[in-house]
Amino acid sequence: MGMFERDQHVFADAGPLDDSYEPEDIRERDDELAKYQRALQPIIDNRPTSNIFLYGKTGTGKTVATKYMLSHLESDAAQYDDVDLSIVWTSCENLSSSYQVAVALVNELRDAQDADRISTTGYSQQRVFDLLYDELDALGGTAIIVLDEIDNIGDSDDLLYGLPRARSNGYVDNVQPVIIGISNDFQFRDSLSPKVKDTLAEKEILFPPYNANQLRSILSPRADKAFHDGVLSEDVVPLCAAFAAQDTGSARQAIRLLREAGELAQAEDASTIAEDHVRDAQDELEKNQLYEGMQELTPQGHAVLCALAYHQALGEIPVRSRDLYQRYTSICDRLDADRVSERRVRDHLSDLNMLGLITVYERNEGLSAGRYHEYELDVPLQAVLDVLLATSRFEDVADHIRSTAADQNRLQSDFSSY
DNA sequence: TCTCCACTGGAACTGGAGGTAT
DNA sequence: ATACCTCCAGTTCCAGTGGAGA
Repeated sequence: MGMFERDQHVFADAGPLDDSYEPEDIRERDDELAKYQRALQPIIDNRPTSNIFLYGKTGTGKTVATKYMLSHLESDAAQYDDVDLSIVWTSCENLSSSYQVAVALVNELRDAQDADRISTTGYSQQRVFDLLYDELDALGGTAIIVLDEIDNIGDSDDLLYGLPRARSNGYVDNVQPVIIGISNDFQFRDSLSPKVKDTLAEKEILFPPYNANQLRSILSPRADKAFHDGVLSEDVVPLCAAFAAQDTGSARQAIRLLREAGELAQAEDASTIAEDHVRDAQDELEKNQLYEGMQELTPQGHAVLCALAYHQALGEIPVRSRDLYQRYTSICDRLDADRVSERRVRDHLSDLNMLGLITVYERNEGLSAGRYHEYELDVPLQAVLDVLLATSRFEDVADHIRSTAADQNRLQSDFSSY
């Protein structure tokens, strides 16, 4: 018996539960799709087309709706000789500026013999924009430029200013660029500079979070395909839907939950997927997200987290920033590492807060003690130590903290009790 | 109502690591 | 060799904050 036997007694085909799966029909988004279609119609009619922006939290169907609409648009456009359409798709997930997005677009358009790709630094911004305009102009016709997760570029919005005006400014002659921006952040629009806002002349489509009923209707057909008959007990899909609806209203979350529940059931050789698998899956996914967040911190981020873990181990919590800073500096000294300013440590603390790793309390004792913050861990100390122990530099300190905590009986490894 | 404590967080700047171009 | 590009973590400076006590 091998360690890795093939075991498919739960999953028939996990594909429909994959992030990249494209369903052949989109559920619960009829109004949005209708609006989307109206917005794209001018392309077929050879009329000027507005830029389109989709707003909605993650997992509300923006990307999948766009893939769906564009594949229809593409095949329909092919039937008209006078419609010349090209589509370029860029995910801005790891791109934090207009510059980087422009580089990515150029590389995307130069369909990537490695030799042609341009590097991500070194050129001036205008240079990269010029290269981009050249590539677009070479395409001709209508060029749809999809910028997924465009909110990542923050307020570096030069590209959104430049692209829509490229034609009227004479940078391109043959091409009509149409931007489809997809944003997870409703506020992104407000953060754009005023000059960008009125050049974009955009059509907006809002994707609200799904409720439990909608999520159920999205999950059901996927579940039917993904699992063998009779494997799924009937409350599982509603439960996944309910959890996800309560939390974020994200279809992605609901689908992941369902998939993870299936994997847990399969791993323990269960013949059916039951409610408990969903609950366990929920815990598991939350845990993974926190671990990932902690692992991706910079060394200084780890050091700050480490200092807070020490306070937690000693029971000195919540701790105000100046005391935490003391501990932080002594840890840095012990590690023979650079220490950063107090101001910078506060930035790290607010990063940790964003990741949901710590809790911040605002205190104000007025005239006697002024205004300050206090911090404590929002995840089990054991989880933090696990990550630090696996981070070579912090191994020893983390071990010391662990034994301190053990002495004081403050270690509690049970995640779900939090 | 006013004052004032002691931090908070915005903003402008820096220096070094990536890179291109001449 | 030199000049110049972007990005990033970091620094320095300081106006702003809001409740307790006068």
